[in-house]
Amino acid sequence: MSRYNFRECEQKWQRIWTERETFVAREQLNRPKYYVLEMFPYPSGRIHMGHVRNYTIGDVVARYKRACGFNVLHPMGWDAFGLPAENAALENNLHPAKWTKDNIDNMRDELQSMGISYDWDRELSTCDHTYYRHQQKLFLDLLGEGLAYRREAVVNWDPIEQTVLANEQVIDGKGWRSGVPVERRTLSQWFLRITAFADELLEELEKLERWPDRVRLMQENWIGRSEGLLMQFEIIGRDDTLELYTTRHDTIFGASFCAIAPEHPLAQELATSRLSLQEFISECRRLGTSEVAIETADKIGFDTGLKARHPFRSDVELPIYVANFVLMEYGTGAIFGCPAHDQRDLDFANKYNLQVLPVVASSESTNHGVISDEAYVGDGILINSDFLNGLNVVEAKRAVAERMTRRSIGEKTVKYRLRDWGISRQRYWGCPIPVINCDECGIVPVPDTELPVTLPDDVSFETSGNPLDRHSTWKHVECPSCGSKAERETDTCDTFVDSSWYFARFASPSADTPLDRDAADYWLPVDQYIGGIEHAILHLLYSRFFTRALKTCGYLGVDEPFEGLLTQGMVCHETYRDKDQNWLYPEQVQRGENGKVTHIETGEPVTVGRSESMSKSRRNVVDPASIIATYGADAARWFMLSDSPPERDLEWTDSGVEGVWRFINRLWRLSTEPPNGSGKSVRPDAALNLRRTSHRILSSVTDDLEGFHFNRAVARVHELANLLGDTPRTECDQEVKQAWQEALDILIQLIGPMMPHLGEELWAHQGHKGLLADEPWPTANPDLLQNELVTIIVQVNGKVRGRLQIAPDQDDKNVVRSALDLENVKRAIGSRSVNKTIVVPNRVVNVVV
RNA sequence: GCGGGCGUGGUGGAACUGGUAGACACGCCAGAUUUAGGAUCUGGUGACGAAAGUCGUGGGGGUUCGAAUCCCUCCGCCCGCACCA
Repeated sequence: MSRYNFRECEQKWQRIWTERETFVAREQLNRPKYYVLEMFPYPSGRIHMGHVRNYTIGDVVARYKRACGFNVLHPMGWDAFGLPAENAALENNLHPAKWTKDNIDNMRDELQSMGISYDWDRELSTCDHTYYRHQQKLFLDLLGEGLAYRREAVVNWDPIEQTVLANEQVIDGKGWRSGVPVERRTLSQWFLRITAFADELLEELEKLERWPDRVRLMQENWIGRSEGLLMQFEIIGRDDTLELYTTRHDTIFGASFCAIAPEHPLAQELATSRLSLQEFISECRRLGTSEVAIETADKIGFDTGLKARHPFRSDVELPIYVANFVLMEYGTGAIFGCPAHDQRDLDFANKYNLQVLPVVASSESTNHGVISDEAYVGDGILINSDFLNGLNVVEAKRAVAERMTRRSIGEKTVKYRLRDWGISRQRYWGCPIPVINCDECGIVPVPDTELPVTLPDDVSFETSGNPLDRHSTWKHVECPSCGSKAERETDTCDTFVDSSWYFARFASPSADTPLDRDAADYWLPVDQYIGGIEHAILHLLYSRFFTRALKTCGYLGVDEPFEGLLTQGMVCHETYRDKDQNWLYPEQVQRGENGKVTHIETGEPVTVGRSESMSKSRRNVVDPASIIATYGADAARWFMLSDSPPERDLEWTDSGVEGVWRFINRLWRLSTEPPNGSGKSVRPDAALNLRRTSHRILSSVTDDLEGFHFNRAVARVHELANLLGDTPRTECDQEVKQAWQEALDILIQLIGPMMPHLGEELWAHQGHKGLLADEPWPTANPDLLQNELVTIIVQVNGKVRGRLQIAPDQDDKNVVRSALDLENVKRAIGSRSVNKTIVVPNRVVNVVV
């Protein structure tokens, strides 16, 4: 019994595909295009199972669409800038460029061993100046369009590292490495004006029909459109007014205080002369800028002593507090607090003994809206509210808005939670922002002819802070405008910028301009994008924004970058712990005959935990490279597609991949040593049965691949393989032999996109001359899909009592007559009389007695 | 707290718009073959029952001739968002 030599075969076919440029994509205007893209990886050095799943799914789609006649673009690249390279540089004394390049080389090898149908000619890397020079050009174009700008913004500042930290690098208000409290510092930062497209980005989510609903919902919440009222309150004893924003103007008569953000200009102004307020503001700053940090803190405030006059009750004066829970970034940075109907305001009021006046009474409530610890935020009837009494919330909002608008102290306003995108990073390993800061001329763009602004190689990471900032020569330049001494911008771009347009660059990866318009027009948008749900908001929203910005600058003609989106689930594995609760790697444990799991080295029992997503910290990881070395790429790929639907989590098991390996060898034997029929009886209709089944399965696998139901496709292929194994391929019966061969060819074509190496090998073994990869997708013969007989279920009172095998599309009366004739049905009816019968054509007869 | 999703054998999961629940696979059991096997082949495998049959898709209720699927309610798990005014 022979075995499939995957090592030899996989390498052979990968070589042939490369030699024949099978997957090299070229623009062909007369052919329909299909652009499949998987989210490009960060080059960490090794691929993990998540990549294997992601790229396998993408490859199935690419190969399938290719077979269907589409001109497929399926590229791959590297999201190669970012912090890990700098950390590695520090730890291993390696230059980030060198570290990144080595990692890319290794990961490329690993990816290539998977046999994915990438057009490697289009490979790009974001850290390569041939890529980022164009990004710099795009940045300058955005600057010209007013879509990029610089302003002061609050950041997390690590005083030891002398650097800005991302929110996720702040743990419990402390720097992740330094361990010292992070400060909120105001720095000049670059922003992209994503808010200019807030409405469009929200509205057009609706059009993304091939996106998962939950991703669209997440983006909707993230953009967070709200309709409210912008209002002016008189500040007693001052000339200026306090501008605030609310969506609950109906509760205006319940207002008992006003609160402003620590960064609010009024707070800043008052702080200059009051030390205690300064201290309070810095206390708020120590919280960090992350919303989570602000959220978990107690609500505290500082009474400024100032009062604001209530707009409808001139006798009521509201104390103005500076409060830590008011965000400068949202609305106007100032609110009025109505404790009875907002939980935060209530917590705050209870702490500072402020009045809690209920103004909205729930229609069900029996206590006239009395509030203790829980604010009432629902709808109801207005009380204690002067001219609003008796109205509901919506009516009251309208009434307040009208009156305030008439008095010119209020204006209906739409606000968004979405904020402009801060892209400044005080780091080395990123795309330099191509501007020069001149004392005379201000911000001066680097002239196009001087692009790219490349990163200097001679940098050290020994000392803290941004290496670009302390570089001896790099940042000192002449102002391109006036010629006087000036400095380069030392901030680099957030890596999300790099990934916001790479999909477009793939259309013309070596163009001299950022994008070749013709190529972009041909290939874009991406027809199917595939990646993890973790990018549901930021990456996808930034890319949607960037696409619109690029359209504004005339680079492309589409609004939406990704027409279809598939978010695949994670790869999970059981977890293991020893008796001291230390995590163990799967290869450190073994399962004995009795099902007991023990530590291989110590023999001690191991606690098996539930399956969780593979992660290094839990050690429940399986290295794709070792799986590919043991069972081959096709086995890993097939496993990734079996069992779980792509959008759900998948559990990796040893027994599962062993099962795949057995299946691969079964297919191999079907092709090389077909069952000869010794000792088996051949059904008289064996040939027809084979043909019907193989065409039915061809049809359903085609549907499954169209709908990304890979697990169902796998099941159907198993079914066909089972039937082939059960049907002797007798040499004496020409009809059976032909049907068998046809079915085997269909089977091979069906596995082609999923197990491409095995597919090619079997295809060649069957004597076909060309590559399977070049073979058009087969079509099922409709005649063979029509069944000669259908099985109709016969129910009595909804319970199955028998089945009929009859020709399809029969008259209802005939069907009922045959049904009532069945022995079992007669018995079930007994002496009762038939009340009525329901017939579902070709499916069910239900006899009601 | 708000929003979304999910709950089906020992396990992963099938079941299209309500119409044969458990496809397919893993595991397990029995047998064959083999020096042996983690290889291969055959048969079995939701529960209870000798069988006819009964029960069965997280619990309870409802709509329907008929419910895993629709509605209500409760329980459990997962994900996202959140001092957003």
